[in-house]
Amino acid sequence: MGVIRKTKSVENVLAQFQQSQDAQSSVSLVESLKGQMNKTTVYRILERLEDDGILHSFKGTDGVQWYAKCDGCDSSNHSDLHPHFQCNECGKTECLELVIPMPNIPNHTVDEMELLISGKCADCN
Amino acid sequence: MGVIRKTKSVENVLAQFQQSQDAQSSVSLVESLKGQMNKTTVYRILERLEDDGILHSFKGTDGVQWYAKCDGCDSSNHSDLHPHFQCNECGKTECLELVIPMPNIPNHTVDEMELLISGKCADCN
DNA sequence: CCCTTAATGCAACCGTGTTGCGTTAAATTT
DNA sequence: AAATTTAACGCAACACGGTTGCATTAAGGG
Repeated sequence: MGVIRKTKSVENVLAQFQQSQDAQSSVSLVESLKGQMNKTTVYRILERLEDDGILHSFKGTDGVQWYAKCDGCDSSNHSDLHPHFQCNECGKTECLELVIPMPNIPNHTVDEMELLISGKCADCN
Repeated sequence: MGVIRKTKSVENVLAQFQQSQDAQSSVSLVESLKGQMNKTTVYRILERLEDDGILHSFKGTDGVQWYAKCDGCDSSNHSDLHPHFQCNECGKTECLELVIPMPNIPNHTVDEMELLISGKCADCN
């Protein structure tokens, strides 16, 4: 439960997530918000929003960070266990409402799990 | 089936994978091979070995590229469908001999799938 | 309205990875 | 075995996502 001030910049970042449920890369967000704020600010706001459970993030196929709205998460309770899908054609990246079973690995402790699926999305098929 | 020349550098890179089955990051390989070859050469050899199906690669939790020996793969037939495990304590990164079922996503075509699990390895438990 | 301090802008930096190009050395030909 | 071809290499400079330090601005509580 970070102390997040409702600045104009934060509102502008959040506005980017209002339009669609799709994930957005930090690169595209920096680009979209160019003129409205500094790139450092974008990165810092994304970090805060993630800490607060408003967004969650993952790495795309290219290693770039992607962000998406959390659905029913807060700072103390994250349920990001769903996989993500990235389209190789158009780049559309989405959260999949799929429950993937946590595999049991002998002698190992599993903290996190990230499943990234790539291929062609519905629009590109 | 790339045309790979058996240079001393290639042998030196491959020697790094002889010792253990664990995956190795490009960063650690560049470090280990410092003095033996240029970092550009390391990256280029890794790329070629992957193209030839001798190694396969994936991104670690930090976004760095990791490489591991392929088990029964060649350039025309890759079976990298196994998940990878990265230890948050010691960094040990390994291939898991687990078959993960390809999920069926309506209207989507799945090309690749990468499951990265992080936690504590057997040694750190 | 004042004060504290979170938030911001800017510039410089960091780390992984890539590119261009001249040189070296495998492998192929003669 | 010498000549030839061209993959492979070394080096330097670059690309790019992301971070850091620090001075300045502004949110919001009293």
